[in-house]
Amino acid sequence: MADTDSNSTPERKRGSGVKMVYDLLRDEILDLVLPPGSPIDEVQLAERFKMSRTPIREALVRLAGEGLIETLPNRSTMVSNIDFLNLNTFFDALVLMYRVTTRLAARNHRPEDLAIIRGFHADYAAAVEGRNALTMISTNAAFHAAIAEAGRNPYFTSLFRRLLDEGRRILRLYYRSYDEQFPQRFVDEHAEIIAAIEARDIEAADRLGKAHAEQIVAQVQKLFSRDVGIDIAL
Amino acid sequence: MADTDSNSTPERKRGSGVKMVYDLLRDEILDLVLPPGSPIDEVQLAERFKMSRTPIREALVRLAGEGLIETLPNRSTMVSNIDFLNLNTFFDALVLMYRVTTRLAARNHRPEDLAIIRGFHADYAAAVEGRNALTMISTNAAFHAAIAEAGRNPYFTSLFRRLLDEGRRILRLYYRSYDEQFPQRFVDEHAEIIAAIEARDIEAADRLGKAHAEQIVAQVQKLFSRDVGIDIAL
DNA sequence: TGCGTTTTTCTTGTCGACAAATAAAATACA
DNA sequence: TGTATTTTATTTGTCGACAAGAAAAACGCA
Repeated sequence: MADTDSNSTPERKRGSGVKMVYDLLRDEILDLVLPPGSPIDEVQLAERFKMSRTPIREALVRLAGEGLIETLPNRSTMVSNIDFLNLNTFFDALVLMYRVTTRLAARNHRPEDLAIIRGFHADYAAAVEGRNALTMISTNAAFHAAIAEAGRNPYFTSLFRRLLDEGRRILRLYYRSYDEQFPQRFVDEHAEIIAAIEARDIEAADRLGKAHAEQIVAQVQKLFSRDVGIDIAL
Repeated sequence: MADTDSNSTPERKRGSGVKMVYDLLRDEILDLVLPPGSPIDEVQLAERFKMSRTPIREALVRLAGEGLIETLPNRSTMVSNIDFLNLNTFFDALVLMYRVTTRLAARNHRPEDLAIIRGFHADYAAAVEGRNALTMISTNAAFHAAIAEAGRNPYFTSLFRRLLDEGRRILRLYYRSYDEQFPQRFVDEHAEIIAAIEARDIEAADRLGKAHAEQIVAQVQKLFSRDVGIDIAL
């Protein structure tokens, strides 16, 4: 409300508005700041970001393309629901992509990839150390996305990124209050995976990727089955 | 140019413009009516479809999201190139998705799915019979997309659709003049695949899907290696 | 009061116009 | 004549306004 710069300052680079809105909304959706079902109002966003509805709209179209929001024609737009009834299809895809991307990384990575991967590994370890659930979740996703990049298959990478995004939402759901459960074990497994990739041991990478994925799936399923009645309400 | 209805007739339903432009451009891109590198001019499209640039733009944003067009910031928009140097990553992903989707279809299909699949199978057989390359290509893609749908994993389905789209462009490139080469063999293999799915024989479906995919990949690679110097120019 | 109809409200979809950014063309200068 | 610089042209990105569509609210009538 406080108009500090009085004489209309659209001091913002030309193409940057869309990206800014897109990135911010995306993060808010994945971190459940905007939980599933939250209404997305274009006018409100336009006011919030002090721009016209046009760039807002473009960001929303992109988010819709990735399935993060859903648009009712002529009516409202809202954050996509998490499909709990078909979680198994998500897990199936996730496990397969963990395997494939880790496997390909062992085969195709270059030295500089390892540095990046190790960087995210360190970030993740620090987050576990610091018991910061939100950071754990996002750095874990970044770690595995980096491995996928090293595998150099953009088709797999893009699907995997989408799955990791959805995984961020699901994990965020469970690690709201129980923020101490992301175990040291995962850190160790990450280290093993890095070692297999570096050694270019494809079969080991495959095996470790699969085991790691199933670890995570099992944990989520455990949490899920524990409090179905509660969280299904979301 | 001929303005048949003189008094401004925007006789077109509200949300339909975007879908119409999107569908049409998509088909033109996949059938190489718009070959890779073709410039996409918003104003021109707006005139062609007699609508404002806004809905055109939305359609383009969607197409860009699927990687079918590429946008140079503040400058031009053009149809995405086919990455011939990394065709192997495409083939890797394609083979895996053929396998996975066929496998899942054997496990998860419902009776009504088979009817749909058989419908596309018939369309494809008719196209082979009629030596219609363009129809062969698109019905083949539709056939496998239907199998993927029967597998009921939306993550795999969406990636597979994207791969089949890209495959349409690549095949279209080779079946411009040699329109008699899509063999009867593929029709027979399709029939075998349907049988395995119906029998819910998961391993057979996997095996047949893989073999079928590798068939196609081998054929494309053969064509590709034959006239690299020519088509690489595209 | 209960229910069908009309009115209002609210959000989205579309439009035409303008401004910024970049490439291409024209110009100046050595 | 060749190169640096200015000017023009073209295309995109953004804006504010208006109209359509659908739900909610108000209304009328039995």
